[in-house]
Amino acid sequence: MGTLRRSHSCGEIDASRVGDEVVVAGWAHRRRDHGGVIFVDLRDQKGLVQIVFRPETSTEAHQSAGDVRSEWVLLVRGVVEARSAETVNSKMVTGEIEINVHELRILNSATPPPFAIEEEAGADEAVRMKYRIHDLRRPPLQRALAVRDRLSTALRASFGRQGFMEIETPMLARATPEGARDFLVPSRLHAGSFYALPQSPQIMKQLLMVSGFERYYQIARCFRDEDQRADRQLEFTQVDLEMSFVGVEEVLEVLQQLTLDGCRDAAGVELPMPFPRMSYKEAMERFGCDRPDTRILLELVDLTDLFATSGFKAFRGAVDQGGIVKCLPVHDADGVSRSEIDRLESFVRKELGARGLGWIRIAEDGEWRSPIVKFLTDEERAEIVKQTDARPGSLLFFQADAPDKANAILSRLRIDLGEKLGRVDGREWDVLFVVDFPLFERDDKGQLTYVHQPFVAPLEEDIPLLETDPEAVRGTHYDVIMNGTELGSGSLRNHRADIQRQILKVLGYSDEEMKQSFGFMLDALELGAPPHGGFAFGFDRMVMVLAHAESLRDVVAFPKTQRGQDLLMQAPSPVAAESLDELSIRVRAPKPE
RNA sequence: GGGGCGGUAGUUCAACCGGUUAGAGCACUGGCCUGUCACGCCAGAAGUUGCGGGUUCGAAUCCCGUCCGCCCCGCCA
Repeated sequence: MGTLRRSHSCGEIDASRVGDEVVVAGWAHRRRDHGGVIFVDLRDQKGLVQIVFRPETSTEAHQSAGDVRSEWVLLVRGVVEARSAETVNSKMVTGEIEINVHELRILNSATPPPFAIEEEAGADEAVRMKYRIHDLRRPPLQRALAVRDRLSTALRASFGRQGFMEIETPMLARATPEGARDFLVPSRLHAGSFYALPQSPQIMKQLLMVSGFERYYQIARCFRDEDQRADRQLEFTQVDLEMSFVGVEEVLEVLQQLTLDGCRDAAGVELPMPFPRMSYKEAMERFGCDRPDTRILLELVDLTDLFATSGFKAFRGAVDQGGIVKCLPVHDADGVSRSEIDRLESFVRKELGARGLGWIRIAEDGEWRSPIVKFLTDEERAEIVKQTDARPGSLLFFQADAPDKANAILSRLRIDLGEKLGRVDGREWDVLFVVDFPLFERDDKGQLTYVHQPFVAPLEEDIPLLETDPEAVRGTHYDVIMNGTELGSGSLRNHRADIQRQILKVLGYSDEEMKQSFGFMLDALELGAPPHGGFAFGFDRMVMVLAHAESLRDVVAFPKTQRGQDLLMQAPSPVAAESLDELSIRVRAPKPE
């Protein structure tokens, strides 16, 4: 660069600078060489500006400009000139001016980019991740990372205003048998022992509450060694918080304020106050899902009772085995063709493991066209009409299966069809609390297990039920849902060791196992633990929703593939034998190079 | 662990029912061009059709296996 320094950003030069000498730097976005005059669009983080090389202005600069290629790094000194009326480019923010270059310094050359540094240019995900640096130069990732930055700044400010203190917790923590698979870190000083990277700061923040920090927060990295999804990465960021001496209402108040501040300051989104609330039960009944997008107007109807005594074996059988029968009515559905129904059926069979997809179409003449109608009595048909509000033009989809499965399938259809048919209320943003989750559920072996995590406190009035009817115990758990995505979840925690023990007992832990797995936690609760509760936002998911991104990979600077690899840095990688020796580790089957 | 979709030039894609020299746009290289802005024109180079095996007179194409990317189930809050 020599002694020359930037005076302006490319994107911020406008007509008011005409006549000024400026120094700008950036990447050669595109070059248009007319032999005589050469145009280069110069790009920096703020935007693009056209720089012009004329032989009559500087023979030397003009000649060097002939060598410039895409993504070369340039520094130029020149004079801002107004473009003539015919040459103004209205598509460019800086299209009214250009810079007549007097001096060009080529700061670096560059190998040709594998794909165009443009908004639209499509590229395979593997290519994008291998050439992540080029992808990061493009507007979508630039925007997403800017949202990320603004959101963390906004949340920190909001935490500050609400009296929270940021406290860091260890990344080298202890492995826990519960929850997700841990990432293990071998200890050099303790051969054969391992640290675990935290799945979340859950336990540590509870210990901070016992320690007397009444309002804690942290923007914390978390690690879970589980299979990836579009909305799940091996490592991710949680906005973690915990408060002492509060009930559910006080926590929700804080969450509401944080969500409001974050969405406003990061994306200019104004959310309606107060956030609506829905019970878990209602969400499952109406939407088949505990994170409903309530902008979609279609709703499910439960017909289990109707088919409990039916002669239709396929449905009756499901109910007899403890399943449910639910229906997704779609009115005015003439636009859905028979082949579309077949496509939906094969979709739910293949992708979601459905046994089939029952459907009834009521034609305009009132006739029922359906593969299943012949199994239904007149009374059943009348009852279906009554409960689903079916009428000519209606299309009814049915699932008879285990509750989780039937709901999962129909809620997916609800979203797909709702979006495809435009059955939406037109709001861009939908936010709500889902509350009153059950504390326990049965796993496939019939053993009671926790729905969220073992520290969730029950509702006070449900505590007696722990002895008598644990499945009916409601937890203090709450979720924040935005546009059908779970932004995060939280609860009040058990601050009394006796209640915590009682819950662990219901979960099937012996005294010995309790001590083994949760001993230090139970001990901590006996040191004078205050009532406390908190929450953790999935920060990446929040950015994903605000940036309208389809995948977490589009809101993270350096994401990993579905198989957990970083294609840019080539991680994970084998390590030198000496490194393993030092850690007292022997690899059973080393990967051949 | 399971199901699905995909993998052809640097890149985005094409190539009929298995058929003779695997094509095109962009990018790249060389040349021309003084008002373009996805500049234009001329010429050129560029391929282990992911990899391995099989069927066949002949395979990008069909079969088997395997690797990689993505979506989903399981798993995970």
